[in-house]
Amino acid sequence: MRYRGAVSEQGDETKQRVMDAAIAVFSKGGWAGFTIHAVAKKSRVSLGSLYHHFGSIDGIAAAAWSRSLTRLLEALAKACANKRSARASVEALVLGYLDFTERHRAEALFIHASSWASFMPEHAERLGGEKRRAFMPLLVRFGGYVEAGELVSASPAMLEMLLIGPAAETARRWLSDERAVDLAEARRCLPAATWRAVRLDS
Amino acid sequence: MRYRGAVSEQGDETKQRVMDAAIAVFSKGGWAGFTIHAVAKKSRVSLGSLYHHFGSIDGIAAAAWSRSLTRLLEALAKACANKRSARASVEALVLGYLDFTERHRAEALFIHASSWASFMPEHAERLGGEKRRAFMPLLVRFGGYVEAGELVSASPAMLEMLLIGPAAETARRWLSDERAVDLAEARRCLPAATWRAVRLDS
DNA sequence: TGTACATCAGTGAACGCGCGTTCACTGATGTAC
DNA sequence: TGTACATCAGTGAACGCGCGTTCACTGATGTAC
Repeated sequence: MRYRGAVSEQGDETKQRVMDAAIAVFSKGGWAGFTIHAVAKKSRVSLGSLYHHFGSIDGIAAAAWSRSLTRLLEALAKACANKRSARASVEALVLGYLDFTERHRAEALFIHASSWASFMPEHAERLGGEKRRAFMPLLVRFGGYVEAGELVSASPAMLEMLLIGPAAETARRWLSDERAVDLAEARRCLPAATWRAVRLDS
Repeated sequence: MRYRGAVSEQGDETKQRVMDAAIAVFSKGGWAGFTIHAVAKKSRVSLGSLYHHFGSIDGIAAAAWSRSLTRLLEALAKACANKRSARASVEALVLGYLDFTERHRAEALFIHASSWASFMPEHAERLGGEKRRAFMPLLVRFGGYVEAGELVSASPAMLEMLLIGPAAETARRWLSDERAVDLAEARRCLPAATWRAVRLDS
């Protein structure tokens, strides 16, 4: 009954290996080096097999982007889980973002670098939905704090800008040049600063 | 004595027109549509002339990026000029960032989308220097507020993350989807929130 | 003044490489009956 | 049990288009003397 199931284990393992290779290829050579031939070579999967699983080079990039973003959002949700106060949640979120960036450099890089990549428009609707789904737990948590009067009253989107803005900007800077910003200083400085920006009842 | 001068007026006008065309081409079709043939067609400048002035397609992109970033930084410096207090400067900076994004959408888009473009590595040293020069006035101003004990003590880079992080993230979101974030709400919300994050003496 | 020369802006047909993609194929595994 | 068939994963040589780039050229403007 292999082919009645959603995805065969063999095929899935291949897909994972291809996404890993895609992220590694980009990490090494940027968009200029990101070709389907390079991904095929790195992953040791044939060109035909790549097209069998992903349909196109953009399909590979979209899949790698989607998996990376899901992992980031899951890491953030996990970092906030079990936090009792709004402040602890906010600070854990910021630290979680910085930690993911440093611990999974290549994936974080791929997330940020894909913002205006050519694959985004054609996969926008599907990718947008996946992002929204993975983002739900965080939305619920911080939305709850807003309703409880612990965070400034703002739309979910605006709250997100305040919460991840400084951390995301720091990550971007660090990803493009590790010497440009000190992550250790960011860990000391950003959680408290972000909290000051979003808390209610000063 | 035309050719003894730094740049002829005729040549400079052509270069400006090419940069305008490059930004317009990207704004319309993203990186997928950004080819030297498209820029030649849009600017009505021949391929040979493009190579005469810019050397390569990456040279065109780098020049357009540099000009756009300089304009942004000049707009921010102008927005802060004449502000008397640290708070007024911070809020003007944030509003200035949002205003530039909305008023010069295509240029703002080009700035953000170029972060990991293929032309960045090879032009990094020169572009980095130009960015630093245009950034100086802001560095001096806000560095002065830090020394005066009006803003939190942090490195210039970290202060920059706090000052432009939320506004930059908002801009990015709006540039990729205008419905995703409300710029009017951002104008109401972000200046005060950014001020809360960076002020000293709560 | 005229002649020769230098420099720069600009032209566009042509080239050739690299890229994404195709396609006819094999092999493995499972179903139908 | 055997035979025929279906589905999926995987292969890699080959193709052809589009892209960045080249190059021999013209024209305009200014200098040298």
